[in-house]
Amino acid sequence: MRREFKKKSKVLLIDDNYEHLAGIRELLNIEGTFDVVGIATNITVGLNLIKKYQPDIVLLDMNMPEKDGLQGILEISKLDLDVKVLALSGYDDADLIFRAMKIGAKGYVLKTMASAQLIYAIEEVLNGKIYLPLALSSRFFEYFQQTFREENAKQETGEEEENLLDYLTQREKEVLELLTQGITYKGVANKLFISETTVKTHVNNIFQKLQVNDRTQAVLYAINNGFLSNKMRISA
Amino acid sequence: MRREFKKKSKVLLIDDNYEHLAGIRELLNIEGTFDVVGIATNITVGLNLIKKYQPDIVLLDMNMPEKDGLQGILEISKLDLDVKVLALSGYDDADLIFRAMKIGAKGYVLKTMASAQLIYAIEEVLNGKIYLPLALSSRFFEYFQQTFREENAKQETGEEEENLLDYLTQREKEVLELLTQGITYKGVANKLFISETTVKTHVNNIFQKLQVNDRTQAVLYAINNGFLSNKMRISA
DNA sequence: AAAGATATAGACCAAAAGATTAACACAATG
DNA sequence: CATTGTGTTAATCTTTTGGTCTATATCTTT
Repeated sequence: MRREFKKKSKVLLIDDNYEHLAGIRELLNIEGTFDVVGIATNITVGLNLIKKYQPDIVLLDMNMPEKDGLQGILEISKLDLDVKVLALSGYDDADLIFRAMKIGAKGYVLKTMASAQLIYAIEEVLNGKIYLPLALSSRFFEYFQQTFREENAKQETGEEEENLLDYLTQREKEVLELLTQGITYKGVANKLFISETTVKTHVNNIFQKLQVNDRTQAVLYAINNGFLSNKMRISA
Repeated sequence: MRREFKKKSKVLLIDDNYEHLAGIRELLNIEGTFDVVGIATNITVGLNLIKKYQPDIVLLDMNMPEKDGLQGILEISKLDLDVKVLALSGYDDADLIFRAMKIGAKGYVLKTMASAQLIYAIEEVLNGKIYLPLALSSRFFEYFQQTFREENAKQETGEEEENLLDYLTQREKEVLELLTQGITYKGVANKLFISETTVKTHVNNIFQKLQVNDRTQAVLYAINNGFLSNKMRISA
């Protein structure tokens, strides 16, 4: 079988530090399997280059003046091209790492890391993987767990701590459900095929059980206690 | 300087598969730096052993009948001892990894991984670090980003899409802020030292600007558009 | 100086919300 | 079987809310 020419991956660099920029370009050129199709010292220029050259991967410095790296990631992904972003940073700022990964960075490496690790990271990302060096993923997870600690604490004690919503009857929950959509009593009455006054009675009972005095407070209680829209919730 | 005796770390194993349990115990005994203080084939027994022996670390199988591993982690952390949990699993189920890490597991390793890696993971965790093998952290991050993708999509277009809240004047925001607490017009009037009719005027303007017809809807709009309680929100 | 936006507030009316009381059904309990 | 309790239904009455219109004072911008 004839050996195929491996197509070089197109890489684009964005870093406000030109020294560093040139250094990486040199490194990647020497490595030989990459084709640095463009370099930019700010995001605006970088975005244009991305549109022009459609690189496979962008190495994006996180710590830049004016537009910061996070904004850059968002804008790159808004281009809706198949460009992977590998974040570069001088510091292992957990919050920055967390947010970068959250908005879709495919990896995050420190500038202080060995060239070999950078190369490896780029390759992993190009292969569709997500790469965070152990040191950074460790930082990430600390931050991640800390972010959820409070929520977890609630969850842990959540079994003992009474959720007033549990005291509502089925019918009352139905009514509350509709209230949380900003529907009037009349509207609720129509939806449930009962009279408006009946709805009021239910609502009054709801108020008492939730220990609130009006619908706004009831709706707030419902939302804050897992009645709806629990995206990131853990049920155990 | 005299060499001190290194105190062996106390390890406790919980796994419903006795074969595997014995295997790990053997491995750790051979290694020599660990002291396996107890083994259990279910969580209930395991919890008692933890209370009794106060191990430094617990290797906890995630895939167990009756109580699953996640529940186990929660219950262990509820003991409020300084016990680190290293999750063990036969599969690299992204959801399981995500949830385990979220509720505080200090690490997650696959049973299929080499012994050396298990030893290393245990040591890292004992040293206060959080350890996820590259393969698993990769899975984790895929899941993590997927979880946020929807939210990100909103965020990305969030700049163009107008947030009606921006049209509110400062005073109107103050009023809305109070409305979201379920305070009556009279109450708002008192808090802001203005007349009740003025509050009504503001509220009316708010309704028009937010394109809603009543306070409940206004409050819901406010909450859904970043007016308050944005725990896990990313601002960019 | 004029125009525009903002904060203030009164009057009036209609609609909705909230409090109180009560009837009916049904299940559990003594 | 009577009783007690709970849940659903509903009417009446009072308070709050919301709509509309008008109006004044202040402040900024043109």
